[in-house]
Amino acid sequence: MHDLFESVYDPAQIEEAIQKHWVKSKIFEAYEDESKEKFYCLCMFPYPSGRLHMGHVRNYTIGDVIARYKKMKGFNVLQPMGWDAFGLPAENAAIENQTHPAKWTISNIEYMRNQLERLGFAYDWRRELSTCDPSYYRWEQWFFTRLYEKGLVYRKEAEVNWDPVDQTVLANEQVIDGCGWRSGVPVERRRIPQWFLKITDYAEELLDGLDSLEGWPESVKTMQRNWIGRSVGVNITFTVDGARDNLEVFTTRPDTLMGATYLAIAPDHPLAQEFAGNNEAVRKFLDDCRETPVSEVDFEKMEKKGVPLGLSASHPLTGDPLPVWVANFVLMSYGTGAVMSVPAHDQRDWEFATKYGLEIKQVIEPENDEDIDLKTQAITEKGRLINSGAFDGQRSSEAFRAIAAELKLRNLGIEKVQYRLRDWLVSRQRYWGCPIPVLYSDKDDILLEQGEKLPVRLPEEIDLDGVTSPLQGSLDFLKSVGSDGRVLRRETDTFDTFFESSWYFSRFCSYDAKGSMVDGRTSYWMPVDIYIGGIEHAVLHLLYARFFHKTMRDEGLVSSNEPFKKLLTQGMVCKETYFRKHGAKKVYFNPSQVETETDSKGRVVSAILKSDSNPVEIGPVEKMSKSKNNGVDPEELIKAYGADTVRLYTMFASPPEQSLEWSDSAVEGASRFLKSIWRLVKRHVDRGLLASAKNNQNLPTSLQTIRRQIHETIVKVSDDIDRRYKFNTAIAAVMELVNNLSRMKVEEDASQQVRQEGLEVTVLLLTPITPHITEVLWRALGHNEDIADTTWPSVDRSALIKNENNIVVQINGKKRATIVLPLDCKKEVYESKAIEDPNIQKYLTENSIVKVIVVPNKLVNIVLKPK
RNA sequence: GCCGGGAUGGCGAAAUUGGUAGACGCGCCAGAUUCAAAAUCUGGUAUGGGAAACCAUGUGUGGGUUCGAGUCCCACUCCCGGCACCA
Repeated sequence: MHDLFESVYDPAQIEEAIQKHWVKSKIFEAYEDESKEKFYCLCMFPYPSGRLHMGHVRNYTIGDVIARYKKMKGFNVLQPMGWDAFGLPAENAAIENQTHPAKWTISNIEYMRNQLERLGFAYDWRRELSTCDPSYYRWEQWFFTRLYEKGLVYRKEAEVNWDPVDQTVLANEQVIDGCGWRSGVPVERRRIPQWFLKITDYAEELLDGLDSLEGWPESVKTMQRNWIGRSVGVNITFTVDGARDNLEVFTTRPDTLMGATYLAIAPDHPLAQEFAGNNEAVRKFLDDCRETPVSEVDFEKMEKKGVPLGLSASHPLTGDPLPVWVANFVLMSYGTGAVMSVPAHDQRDWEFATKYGLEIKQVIEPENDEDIDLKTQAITEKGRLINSGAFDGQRSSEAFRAIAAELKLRNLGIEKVQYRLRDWLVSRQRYWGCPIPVLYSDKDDILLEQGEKLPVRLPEEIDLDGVTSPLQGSLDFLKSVGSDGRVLRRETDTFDTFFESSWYFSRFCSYDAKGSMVDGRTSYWMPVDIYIGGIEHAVLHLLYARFFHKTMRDEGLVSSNEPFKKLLTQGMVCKETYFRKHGAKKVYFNPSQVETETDSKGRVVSAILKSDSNPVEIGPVEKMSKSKNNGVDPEELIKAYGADTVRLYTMFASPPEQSLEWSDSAVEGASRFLKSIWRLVKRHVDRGLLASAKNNQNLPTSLQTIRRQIHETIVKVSDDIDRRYKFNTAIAAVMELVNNLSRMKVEEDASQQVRQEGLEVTVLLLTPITPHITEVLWRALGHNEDIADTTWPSVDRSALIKNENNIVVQINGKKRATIVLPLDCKKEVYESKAIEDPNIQKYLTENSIVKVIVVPNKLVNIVLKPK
């Protein structure tokens, strides 16, 4: 590999040779080793959509930098990669391109694996897995049967978006403005029986567990807490005249019970269904409600409407009659599907009551005597009770308990903890997913496939038309015969793809286990030490994965309580957009086809399309996407600059959690930096190699200063990679070091030795980020071992010692001078030296100083009397 | 609508615990090198004023706390992510 160090840096050549070397030396294969501390570094696996995009490159480079760093720090590192291979796009692509989802997916995987290899990621490829492989999904089918036996799985009717023309179920994504994306007609809600996992049984633990996740961003934990949505309240029973059953409502504000003026129930509440028959207006209302798509956004944005059901309930404490309404904003899936409405103290109830002329009765007055006009809004804050009979004068918190106790005494209410979290609906009416291993008899008895019968494989011969599920059309798949000779019908729904992504990280550890879902190796590697992926997964994927992991723990399959110790969420990759308007429609042009003109300060003033030289409009910077045609193809960049430059640029452009704005010229800059290091090492080596400096003995001050910079850079870069995950500032620090090393005058051996040390440190610090070029430079600097296998440089503490500091002198908080002082001097010295400074003197008049604030080794602030 | 996040030069960004705003890079300007260009090297570059020293202003908007605020508090604007069938 020494022969790769030629006079000109040629990334294509060296990267290929070094990648081959890594494969041959099996350097990234991970084995369990109890004598070493393990580190499991994982990035969210990709959906094989066809080609790698910049978001992937960024995600996987972040992971690779951390994995390689940890390896150099002596950890036993596992970094695997696989494919989240089931999903809707494969079915769409299959219809569009007249191919099979499996074929399309597998060829995408082949292509994208090559692209990943070309980027030089340190994966243990032996562990590669694909979720559409029966040897993978058989275990989730098996696990589903285990959960069924434990009572954590059930079948229940649930609503789906139904396209009445195509006669098919639509994903939320396929509903555009309330209409089917192909048919264009309004979708309907339809109830069909589906499978659920009882995630709500784990709600408490999922909530409490967040407190132990110290390595997770607070924002993600807050989102999960809000999603789980624990609230404490009371289930109150109202009797309804003429109805079979009592009406139960859940409320978090029993203190406002005396202000309830009506009840509202969900359109699909049994009581509404029961009484709709003899009421034309109610029937029509329920029909209208079926036209809102099932997504929460549509639900929240719709106009709040209702109709009186014509029934009267009686207040549990006063016996007063309360009208029962059906309202479209009440959710059947939360609480009991019915609410008591207190318009004086709930804003939504207030709006509803105002709209329909219902009574508004105030029962709480604010404690701080705030003047809120009930004619304009509700009083939602807690306070003191009024108009509440025996409860008058109590505070909300006291009244909560008193009223709950009174209801309990009358057997009309019980305290209850309610979660917003709903059970996980895992059924999908699609082909390209893992078959749910269930059979039904002609009487709809449920039988689960077991043992030898698993996996239930997806049939390969299918007919995809985008309308009916191909599984329903496949007679061989549908029909089965039970052990007793009964003819059975197979479940045609497949699992939600979040099912596969909820446990793949455990399977990576036991990737080749034949007889079980996972084995003891998983206990060695789990939990994942750092998990890196998009912020868009903050709730769903990350909550399902935590839940699934806990169910696996309770089955004795894994030993940790949480799957991901640390979470790093990365931002999006963005790029400017260019377009022309054709009427209302915008036609976007890829930035590579556009030429911009700048003014004398480099400001972009106009843009033209290269092909016709006519102007195009400049749009905002947006997430790279097909629809905005602003994607940059990683493959072309790698061809032009090499993987190291692409890796360096994506790490340098912005910190991982922020969005990254792509700039082609800044990529050029990254490439320039690597070339300049190459040249510097060349120049250095040509002078003749000497052993690197080891300490400050016999070195002149100028070289001691350089050694201090070298070791300060090690401190800075280690902290940035290990603790802060700020690779951009780590790179900036290395750039500064390289700038200093290339400017230093090397005449005698001592400085050549210091520069040798500096260059070795530079190359080591850059290795996690640009591992190919550093492998070559490491050998050029006189080493024979692989740099990827070398240890991270250690800090010479004695080189860091400083004798003086620059101290800022402020007047009234504004910087007016800097002075140089020895370390840790007395407060009086700071004061007198600051006041002596000529720049400060001119601001001072007799007795003008009020006080002086000294921040040791940093700053002096002189506070003057106001004039 | 609800939940979470963001806003700093021409641009990407830095400022880690309330203590020098703009490190590092891109772009731009000037110079060196060159027959010329590319590449490379050197210097400059927040805005306004000034020959300079320096002065004033400046971190989305409006208020506040503090000796001192990009950082903390209150109110708002715009942008982004998620909202349970995209992954």
